[in-house]
Amino acid sequence: MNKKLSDFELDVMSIFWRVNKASAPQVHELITENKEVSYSTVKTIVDRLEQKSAIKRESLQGRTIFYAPAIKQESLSTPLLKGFLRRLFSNRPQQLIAQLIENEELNNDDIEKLEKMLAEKKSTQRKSKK
Amino acid sequence: MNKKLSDFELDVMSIFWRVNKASAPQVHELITENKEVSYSTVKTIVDRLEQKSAIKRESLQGRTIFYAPAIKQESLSTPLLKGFLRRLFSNRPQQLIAQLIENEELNNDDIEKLEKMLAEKKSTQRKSKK
DNA sequence: TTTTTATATCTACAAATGTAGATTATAGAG
DNA sequence: CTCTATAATCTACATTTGTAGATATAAAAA
Repeated sequence: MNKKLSDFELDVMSIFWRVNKASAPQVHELITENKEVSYSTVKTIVDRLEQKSAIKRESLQGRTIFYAPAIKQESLSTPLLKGFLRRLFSNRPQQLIAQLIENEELNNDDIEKLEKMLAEKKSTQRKSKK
Repeated sequence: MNKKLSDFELDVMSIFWRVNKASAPQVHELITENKEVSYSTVKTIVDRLEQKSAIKRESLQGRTIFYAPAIKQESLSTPLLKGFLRRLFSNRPQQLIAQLIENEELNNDDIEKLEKMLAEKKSTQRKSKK
């Protein structure tokens, strides 16, 4: 992958990550559930994502092109999370996590998984004298 | 505050949030610890932040202008976190938190605070049958 | 086979962004 | 009081981004 992706491009990527394979008309359909944009606009973004090698042509049906992600979500989210944490949370992961716990939905399974991870981290750190 | 802030603008805001009050030369000094940009460039960003009412003139020393944040970090981070979560974590806070726990540093105090918050959330949800 | 319609392709453009040189002005040094 | 260095102001520009109309074209419908 070459370059940074814009917000709109990431919106479209998030659709590809969700449905895995989609044509531009389908992406348009999904996008317009949230905001009204013309087909042309969406297709331009899809083209740019292909240019940037974030998606690739996967198959054809008639002359309709189906695309699929060419990069994994984590390969973008991991570096971007660093920047986000720095710019908006002064590099304090604790603050960011706290805000998520307060404002976002977590079911009990999620919570228990996270509790396990925290406990694990604590003991690891004790061992390594962190 | 009027408009969205760009990445570079957020970089500069993060400095203001950290030091609270700074002149353009000082911001330049701090920014160049990480990347080389000319004073002009930094001053342009500072001007744009003032235009966008994200910072305001706070005092003068000679003809040096000191600026201070005009918006709180949370007032930006809260809405931006929503978008970030949606675009890069498919709206799954659990994933985002997990990644932070795995990759970022948390001291034991942080961890214990978070554990408390999680426990609290779990019991609240039990009560409200979530 | 002709018509219609759905897609793709092409072109365009204003606004935002990252970047910085040139110019002006003034506070502080001497 | 004059000079100088530093900071502000002004101007500029290539690139990216969001946005979409116009046009071509092929598949599907009639």
